[in-house]
Amino acid sequence: MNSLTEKLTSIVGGAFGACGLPQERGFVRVSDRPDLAQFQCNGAMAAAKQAKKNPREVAQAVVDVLKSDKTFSKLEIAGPGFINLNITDEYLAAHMAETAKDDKLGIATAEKPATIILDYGGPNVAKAMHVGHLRTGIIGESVRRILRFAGYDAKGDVHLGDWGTPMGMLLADPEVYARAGNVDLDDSEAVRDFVDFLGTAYPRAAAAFKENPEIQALAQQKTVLIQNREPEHYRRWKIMRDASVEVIEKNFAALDVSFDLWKGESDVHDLIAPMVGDLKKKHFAVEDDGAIVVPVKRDDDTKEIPPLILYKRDGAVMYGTTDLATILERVRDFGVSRILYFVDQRQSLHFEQVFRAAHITGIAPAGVELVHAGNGTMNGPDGKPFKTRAGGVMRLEDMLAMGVEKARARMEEADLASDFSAAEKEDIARKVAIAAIKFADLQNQRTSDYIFDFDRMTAFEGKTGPYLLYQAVRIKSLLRKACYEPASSPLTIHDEDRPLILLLTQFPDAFAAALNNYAPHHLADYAYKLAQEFSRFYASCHILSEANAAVKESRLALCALTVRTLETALGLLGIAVPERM
RNA sequence: GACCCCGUAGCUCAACUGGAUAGAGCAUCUGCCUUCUAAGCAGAGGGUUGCAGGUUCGAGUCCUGCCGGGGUCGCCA
Repeated sequence: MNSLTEKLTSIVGGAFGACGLPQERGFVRVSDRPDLAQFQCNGAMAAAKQAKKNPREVAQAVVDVLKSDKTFSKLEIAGPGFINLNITDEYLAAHMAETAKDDKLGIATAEKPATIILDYGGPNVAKAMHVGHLRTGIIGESVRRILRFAGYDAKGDVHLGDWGTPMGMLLADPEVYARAGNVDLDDSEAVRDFVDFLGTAYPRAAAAFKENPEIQALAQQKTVLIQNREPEHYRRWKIMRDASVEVIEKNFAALDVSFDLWKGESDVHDLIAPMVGDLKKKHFAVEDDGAIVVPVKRDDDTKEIPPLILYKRDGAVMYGTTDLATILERVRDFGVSRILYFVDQRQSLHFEQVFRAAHITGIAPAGVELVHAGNGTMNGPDGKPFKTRAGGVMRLEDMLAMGVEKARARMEEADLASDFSAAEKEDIARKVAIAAIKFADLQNQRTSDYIFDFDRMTAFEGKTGPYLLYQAVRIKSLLRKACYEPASSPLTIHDEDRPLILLLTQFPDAFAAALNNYAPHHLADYAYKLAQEFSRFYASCHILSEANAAVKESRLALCALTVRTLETALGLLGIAVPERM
């Protein structure tokens, strides 16, 4: 089915066409002046400019055509040529009936259900997971759900950073080398200890790498040994990797961030030699200053684009190499038509290089779209990016644990949970904490940097995840008390109901904005507005005590549709709603 | 030095192909729990959208310059 604004756009576009004007000027959207009208069309002004006519006359001509259409209860021309529109309650009720029957609430399914791989999370197995890893995981998870809902075959790949210099840096440290030799991977306690140890060892190793040329050389040598699968180094690498992955899995699982593929850089290693050989044969890859590179610069570049390095002078591969080989693998094994990279914006030059190399060489055929859906940096209170080395960056699991604890305390304080089982309390506290953390992140634009503030990320009041859960839970509770059974009678619309109903019709528009821009914050914003509008409605209309049976029934149906929409929107953000809280 | 991003209320953030009176939350202040969950609702104050020009019927949004902040720029990821 089409969304309400799509339907109206089609009608108004037809009227533009009937007046000999371009149909696409009939674009209808929700009015930004709800005091004046429900919807607006601004196309008359643009069309008039094009046709060199008076905009108000153009608007009048369009309105004259629309007058015969029974959809509208009001048609007005305002200001320089805005067309203001209201629709009849009958039309609105019919649209809502159609929406309620649709199991996707009016959201269309993609015509070509192509395969899309999303690259998010991307933790480096050598480093501890901290709050800086939140954004990519949370955003990627949400976009994957959005794409799935739109009908695509969307797969999330964690794409572990496990084949680069950081692992060599760790093994250059004698203590790490020794301990990595004997970790019992079946002992989860030992695995945890070991990964904690690696978390503290990495900053040391990184500092030594930077300051001491000998250690740097050693680390690079060890990196080559790992990549060449020298038994002693490869065995230790494998242990570090497996131990780290176990902890990473737990971290993501705790946040309801999931992946269809748990691949890493190392998985494509065997593709690299043949790939580079082939590229050399075709003269895409050349030797340059001892390294093997793919030149990617173009004549029209306004900035310097360095070549993509496939093999360093010392024979080691870099992440550009594994990224290119990964594209090769995804095209070959999955037939992807699009790959989305949810990675820090600061790596945009790297992706520019990789994407160019992939297209120049044909590794990504012409139809394959490569997109760096970059996210902003999570900054500290000083406005500067978190640094792993600076220390003091909160660990992911600590933050979640503190959030859960806060939610538990809130429940006790409100004395709401006294009759809940311990298991349910725990489940609710976890859902509340996740909602708080995820919503705090997802309400921001994907691309903008933002300042990490623990108190704000775990706040439960105002524009927060728990507020959204709370509204949904209130509706669920209300429907339980009313013993509501879905019926098919149309809504009876009064003034108190209309703002909420009109907002419900906008769900597909918010979804489309999120889908087209890989931008969950549009859905986050919508969900918040919906919760807020419901809360207003809830405060002004007492439903259970409503005397008029038809009105009561209609409002219960409205509540049911609201909670369905809210829960769907939250689900698309990766946020689960409890039954009560 | 080159290139990219950002600058909106005291703070943190929104603002849909350029649209009408720039919106939320937090914080501050005032009301509202003997009716469906007060993690709530209603209301108040708070703005020269960094500065200066330009494009146009119309600019937070597009263009130019400047100021301020951040980032990136061949062998880390």
